[in-house]
Amino acid sequence: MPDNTKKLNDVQKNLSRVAGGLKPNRDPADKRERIIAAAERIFAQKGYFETTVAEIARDAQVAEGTIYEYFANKKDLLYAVPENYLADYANFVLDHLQGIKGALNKLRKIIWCHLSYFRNHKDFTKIMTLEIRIDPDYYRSKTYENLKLYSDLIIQIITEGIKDGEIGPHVNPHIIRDMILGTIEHVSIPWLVFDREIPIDNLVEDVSIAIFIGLAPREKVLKVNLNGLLTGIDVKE
Amino acid sequence: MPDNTKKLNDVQKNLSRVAGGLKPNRDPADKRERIIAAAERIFAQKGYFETTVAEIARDAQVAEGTIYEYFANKKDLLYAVPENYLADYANFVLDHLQGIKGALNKLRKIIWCHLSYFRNHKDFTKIMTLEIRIDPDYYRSKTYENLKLYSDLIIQIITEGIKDGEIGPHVNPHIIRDMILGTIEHVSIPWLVFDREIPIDNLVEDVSIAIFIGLAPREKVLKVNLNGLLTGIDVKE
Amino acid sequence: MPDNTKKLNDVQKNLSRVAGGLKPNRDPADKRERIIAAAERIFAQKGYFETTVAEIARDAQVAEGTIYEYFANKKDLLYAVPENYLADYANFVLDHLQGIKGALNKLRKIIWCHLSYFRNHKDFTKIMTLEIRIDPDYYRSKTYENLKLYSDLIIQIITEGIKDGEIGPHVNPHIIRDMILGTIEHVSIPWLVFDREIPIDNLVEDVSIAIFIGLAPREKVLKVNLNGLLTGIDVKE
Amino acid sequence: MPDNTKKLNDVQKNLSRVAGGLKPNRDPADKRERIIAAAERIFAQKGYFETTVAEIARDAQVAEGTIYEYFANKKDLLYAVPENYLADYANFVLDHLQGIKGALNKLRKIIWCHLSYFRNHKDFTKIMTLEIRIDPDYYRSKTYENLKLYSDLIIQIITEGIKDGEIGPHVNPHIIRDMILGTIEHVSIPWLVFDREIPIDNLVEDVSIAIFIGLAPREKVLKVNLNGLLTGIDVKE
DNA sequence: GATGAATGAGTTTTCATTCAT
DNA sequence: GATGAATGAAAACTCATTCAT
Repeated sequence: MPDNTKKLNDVQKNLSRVAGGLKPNRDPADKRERIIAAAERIFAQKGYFETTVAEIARDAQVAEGTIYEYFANKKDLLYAVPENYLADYANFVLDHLQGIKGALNKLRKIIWCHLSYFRNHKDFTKIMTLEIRIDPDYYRSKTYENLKLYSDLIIQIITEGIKDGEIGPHVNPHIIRDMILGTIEHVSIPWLVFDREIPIDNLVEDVSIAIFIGLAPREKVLKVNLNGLLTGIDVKE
Repeated sequence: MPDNTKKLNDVQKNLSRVAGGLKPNRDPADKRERIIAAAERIFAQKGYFETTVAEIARDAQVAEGTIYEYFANKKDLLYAVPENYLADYANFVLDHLQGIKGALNKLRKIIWCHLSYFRNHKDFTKIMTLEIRIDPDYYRSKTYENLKLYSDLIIQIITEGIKDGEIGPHVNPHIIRDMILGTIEHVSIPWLVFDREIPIDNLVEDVSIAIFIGLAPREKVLKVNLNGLLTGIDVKE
Repeated sequence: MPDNTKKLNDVQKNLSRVAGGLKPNRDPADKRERIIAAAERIFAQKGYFETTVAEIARDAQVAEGTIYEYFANKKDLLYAVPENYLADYANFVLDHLQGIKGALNKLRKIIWCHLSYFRNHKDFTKIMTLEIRIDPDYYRSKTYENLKLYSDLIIQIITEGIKDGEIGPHVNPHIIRDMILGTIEHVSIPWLVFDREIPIDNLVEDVSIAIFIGLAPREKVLKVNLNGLLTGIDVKE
Repeated sequence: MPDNTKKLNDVQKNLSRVAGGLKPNRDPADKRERIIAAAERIFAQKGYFETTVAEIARDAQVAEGTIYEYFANKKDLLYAVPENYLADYANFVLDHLQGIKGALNKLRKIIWCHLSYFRNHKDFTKIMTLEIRIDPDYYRSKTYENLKLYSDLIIQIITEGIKDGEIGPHVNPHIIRDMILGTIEHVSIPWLVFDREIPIDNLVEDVSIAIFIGLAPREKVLKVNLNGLLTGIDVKE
């Protein structure tokens, strides 16, 4: 087993562990879940600071005090929201990555997963992007560590691609990861803020092309098939 | 004068107008400026919601009421912080762009300007990235309009590059802009949060390469000089 | 059943409904009542605007926040003060009116009730006269509607008196009502402001005479033409 | 000269002194007058406590500090508003009373003066009725003393009427005065609050009749015993 | 006299959290 | 575990008044 594959497998194992912690379907009879679901809705809608615990309690149909049975304080409740999702997302990505060969193909799939999951879980995404990410505490939280596993997976795939010759050897994997995640995020913000619908499929294409071939004049050098998949590179004669 | 140059000039004219509004000397005797300076420091340090107006007043050495002589409310004060900077930054970029030819060279310079300005104005950057950008009101503010001019400048340069054949014709300029800004932002976040020092020069290189040539195996296709500038494209024999 | 009696009964029915809403025992253990009682005392003493919510809280021996559990804001608390009293007063008047025959006798009783209740509830009276009545919002409040029922009762009695021939036919019932209420109020103001004790019994007499026979020399006969203009005075034989 | 006439003259002399202090036409160039005029407008419109000194300054087109050159504080400014008016009103009444004979005719004229002046000076009336009268300080103020002179004039006229046999001998002049002023005030309040227009002429009639002959059936004869108790009613043949 | 920027004490109101039941 | 009434410590904002110019 080649070295890089082993490493990738390690990352995947960790991600799997996260995925394993997933409570797949929220039981609405479970108070804890009801509270988290309400928190997600309202935090996403009004922002952390402008949401009151009373509102969440009302929405969850529990007493205010009950919230403090399950969560030490308001911020803990905020951090509880992504927990389930991160496990679920890890699962989702690992599932979709199955059977895909090639670093670029995997990255393309990850871009699709990312945008697709965002689109289908706007409240979660809003909370991650607009509330949690701006909190310094986040970067010491377990949530961040779990997200780090995902980020490491991307880096592993890039490293694997470099080893396989599919990706240029002098590329800095961390920068590429930042490029992938940063681009997705930057593209996403307007529709997070304005609740716009976006055409995922076109976006995956555009983002993938941009990331894979950068600004290089494509028609001169790169062969791209109809699906936008890089199939080869030619001198445009 | 070619069409695209004219358009670029239009954008530059708008940016210049913003730059013209700059109050260059932040005179510490000027109360308004003292208040803004204090706000910048504390908002950056503790976040908007966890900063009290009293704290800012103390730091600015004015009475609490004085703040309300100059700003209608706390949020107005928040938005006053970037105002000066945006004008200053516009100036900075336009100055550095002088005499540079070629879309890629201009973009590289913009990446440098961006990272460099961020590094030298961390508090401003933190406030923009972590506080203002997540506020829906921002997207209707004058601050946003000013930043839009900058964003438009990037798009103009990309469009110009496409016209000149320096950039592939099928690239979506908006995505590229998102890629540039998103990558820079994503790269920046750790040192915004952890106050880490970073080697700008290496970063400009890495980011530029990532953006310009994407993941394509360079040694096979692209000729890049030592500065990372794309000088030609060959079939790697 | 004669028509006017029926109308009077209607008014009485409405007044009774108000009276039915009365919370008769102002249990001092009940926080809401304690707050209202404190508000009554302090609003009466210092006026609405010069009373602070903190003062009321202190006096009621509750936390400031507790007040906002029961009342939406300071003004709501002000309006809560007369609510109980109006119901109580309605009860009081209806009770005392029982068995009395004749419009003038009823009006005399009402004058007595009014002055007597005022004397026994000075704080309430001060708040009604000096605080609430000057607020335009009052005239759209439920408090006003309840008071209107009382005012209507007076008009009904006057109308009834006219029908029965006990009261002159060309009298304007609304003016008479204003005369009754206005006189009482004007007489009351000095002892509201200066906390003077007054001899209710003499006052009821004096006010009743003034209202019933005006300035006419008693035992004389007034000649009044159809327009109500005084045309002459005869010595009654 | 009869005794009562002498007393009346004394009262008139005092009132005249007040009237003499009148500054008859406000010079808009005079800052003091401009400030008072602005205060009158805004106090009437929004109430004392909800008016800010800054607003008055703006309306008067003077600096905030200038107000404190002329008035010790906000409340002093409030009390300055009626000062001019009371002198003017005293003048107005004394003028209109000239040549009128008979207590009832004089009272009727005073009722007319009162209502008429109120109608033509709504802002002043609002301030007197809704702001000043509820303030305990008022009853120790010079404003109150001046108004007292007016009130005394009414009592003098009533006393004179009793002496002349035009008014019943057992009437309490203070009560009658309260009846006159109270009725007018009670009638006025709705149009003060709602800015309604009212038909003064009809009102003077109605109020005069109500006050002069009370509830007695006109063209009937009231039998009243020495205590003023109504003992019977005769149809005047 | 006139100004208006500066003040800071004071007010209402909010809300996370607690705790007796 | 569950409740929700009670808390009281803030916090934003206001405004009468002052005073240096």
